[in-house]
This record gives sequence, C-alpha cells and structure tokens, in this order.
Amino acid sequence: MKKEKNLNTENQILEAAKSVFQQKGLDGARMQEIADKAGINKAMLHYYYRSKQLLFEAVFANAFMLLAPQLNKILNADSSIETKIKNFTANYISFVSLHPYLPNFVIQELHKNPSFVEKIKSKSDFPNLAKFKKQVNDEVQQNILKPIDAEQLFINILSLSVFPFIGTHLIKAFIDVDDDGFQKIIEERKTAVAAFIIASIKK
Amino acid sequence: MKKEKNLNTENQILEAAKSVFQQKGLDGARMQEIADKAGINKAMLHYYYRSKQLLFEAVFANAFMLLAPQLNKILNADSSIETKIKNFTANYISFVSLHPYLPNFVIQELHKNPSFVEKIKSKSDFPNLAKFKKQVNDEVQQNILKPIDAEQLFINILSLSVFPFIGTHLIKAFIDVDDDGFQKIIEERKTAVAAFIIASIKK
DNA sequence: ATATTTGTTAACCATTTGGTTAAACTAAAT
DNA sequence: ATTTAGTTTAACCAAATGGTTAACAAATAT
Repeated sequence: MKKEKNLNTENQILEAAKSVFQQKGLDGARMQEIADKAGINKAMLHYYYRSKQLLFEAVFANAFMLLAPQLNKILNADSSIETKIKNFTANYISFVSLHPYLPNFVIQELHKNPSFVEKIKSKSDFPNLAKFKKQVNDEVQQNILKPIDAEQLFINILSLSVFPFIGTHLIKAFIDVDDDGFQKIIEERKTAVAAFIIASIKK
Repeated sequence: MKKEKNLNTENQILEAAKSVFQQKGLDGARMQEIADKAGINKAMLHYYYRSKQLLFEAVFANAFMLLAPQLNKILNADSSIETKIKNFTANYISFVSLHPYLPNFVIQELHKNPSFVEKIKSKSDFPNLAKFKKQVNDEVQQNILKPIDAEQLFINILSLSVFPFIGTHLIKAFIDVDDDGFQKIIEERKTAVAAFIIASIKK
C-alpha cells in the first residue's frame, strides 16, 4: 500500500498545483491554496517537492511536454504541407480546447523567466523545425506552393492556432460575444484556419 | 512650483509602475521596487494612488488606451479592406515593437481578472467592429473578396500581428534564432503579414 | 513482536509585503 | 513673520507567506 498511497498524494499535489499555477501564475499562487485543493497538509508540498519553485517547475515541464508532441505532429509527419496544416490546426485547436489554460500558462511564465526555455530545449522531443523547413522549400521549388518563408509560415500557423486561446477575453470584448458565441467561433476555426492558410500559399 | 512638482512625482510614479508591472505583473510587482525606481519614498505611492490595486489599474487603463486607437485605425478608416489590412499590420507591428511588453501585459492581466474588461469596455474610444464587419460583407458581395466571415478575419489579423510579441520566447526557441534574428523576422512581418492575408482573401 | 523507515500533521518561525502614522519640510497665502 | 495646505520621509505595524520542526501514525523489514 505504501507506494500506491505515495503516488496518490504526489499526484494529487501535482494536479492541485497545476490547477492553481495555471490560473494564478507562479507569483499569484499560494502554497496553502494548493495544499487545500489537494486535501493535504502544507508541509507535504515541501516533503514531495522541496520548494514552491521546484513544484512550479514540475508543473511547467509537465504542461510544456503536453504541448510539444502536438507540434511534432506537424513537423515530422510524412504528409504534404497542405495535409499537415489541415491536421495540425484541427488537432491543435481541439487539444487546446480541452486545456484552455495551457498556452497562456506556458507563454506567460516563459515571458517572466525566459531562461526557462533552456531547461526544456534540451529535452529529446523538443520540437525541431528542420524537416518542415526543408519540405516547405521543396514544395515551393516544385511549384506546389507560392514562394513563402518557412519560418514565417510556421509563425503564422502557430499564431492563428494559439492566439485565440491567449487573447480570449480581448477578442470576446472586441467582437462582443458571450462564452457560447466564442465557443462557436473556435469550433469554426478548426477548419477555417487551415482553409485560410492554404488559400494564401497554395498555387 | 507646487503643481509642477506634484505632476512630476505623480508621473515618475506612473512610469516606474508601468515598467515594473509590465515586467512582473500585478502579483510579481513590489511596491518597494516601484518606489525605488521612481526615486521616492514608498509612502508616496499610497499618497498619490491609495493602493497597489489602484496604481495597477491606472497603469493598466493607460496601457490599454494606448493600444485601442491603433485598432480603431483599421476599423473606422475609409479605405478599402485591403488597404486597411496593409496599414494596420505595418503600423501595429511598428507600434508594438516600441512597446513590446504591452500586449503581454494587457492580455495576461485580463486573463487573471476577466472582469477588468468591463471597466474599459465602456470607454468612448473602445474599438467597435460594426463598420469593419459591414465593409467586409460588402466587399464579399461585390466579389472583391472571397467569402469570409468578418469576425474570423479580424481574429486572424489580430493573431498574426500580435502573437509574435506574446509568444516571442517560444518562437525563438522553436526556430532557434537569437534576438537579432528574431528582430529581422519581425521586420519582415511588417509587410509579410498583410501579403499573407491578402493572398488568402482577395479574389 | 519490534525496530525502522516512510508518510502526515499541527504548531511554529523568519521574512516579506502592503499599508499607516506622525512628524518634518516646502512653498504659497495671510 | 506666521499660518496653512500640500508634499515627503523614516519608522512602524499587522497580516500573509514560504518554509521548518518535532512529534505522531502507518506501513515494512527484521
């Protein structure tokens, strides 16, 4: 029973920490609130993860590693650029819909602590653009695509897929729509984003 | 001399607060650090702005009202959609290049405190989409543009213009480029973004 | 059974932090 | 010159916060 209980509390902590950190950020989060949400004593947080900082880093690495494979999907698949874009945008928007706090969390903490990237860049499955870039250049050469810089295209894909989840409240204010209306717009984007991109780059 | 000195300190405080809040957020900012940066006593912060919260709100409203007119430019101008997009993307990217912390700041604090939007939505020059939407629909009808939803187009424009400034560190990690390289890419985007959008929507 | 390691808790601690106060300083008004 | 109103400071305060400790409970090993 020891190990099971052990893993259980450890996971409860991680789940609670995830929820609190993602909503309030590193500075806004309170260890007591995490303990309460996990239903345990505050000292346990320090027993399993020595400090707030380390607990946070565990949550952060976790979140980041949830997003990375999604990116690799587009970068390393064997399909055409067009297919990749279609799959990626749809998959990514669906995935993030289930974890709406994720992009904001990752980006915000990266903003406050840019050196964090280094800790993660080394990980084996950190997304790599090499194949994607080569493929874009090839398809441009073959006249399948209009001339476009692969890096700019990548930034565009990412921007169109991710930004609505980060600027949610801003967008909702601008286009004056409630939660349901916004959800409908996101739903549309699962296909609209790919169509928009492809219309721009396909010959 | 009284009034002049008054305005002077008040402004020094606002400038210092802006700088600290934009870098560290509401929770991460320390009143002492703001005071130090303003070169005054901490009590002065409370003398001019009663609390951290109110000082923050002053900074926030300030930042937001700096961004809004830029948006109105695209929404309410009298030019064609194509021209608007060209002007907006170029202007906006240039403008934000000078205030790189702004979008992140606004979006992040809106994320932590969504009700903040209400306080600002009422302001007279809060961006309004009505004209833009009508114009897009008209140009679609006139066969100038391919069929596209005005709101989705607006989200796309915003995403492509703003996201690189929010996801800077993420993007820099992915495409493996240093500050100079990234700056060059941003520079390119001043024209590339409009070209990308127009290629997608123009008939 | 008993010792030992592991998990858990309540109480406690030092420091940080936003905020206050009362006194001192400044400059204009009388 | 003196009052008066606004400005600035140093010292102080209470609450919150991350972290520790020492004792206790439970499971495992001997």
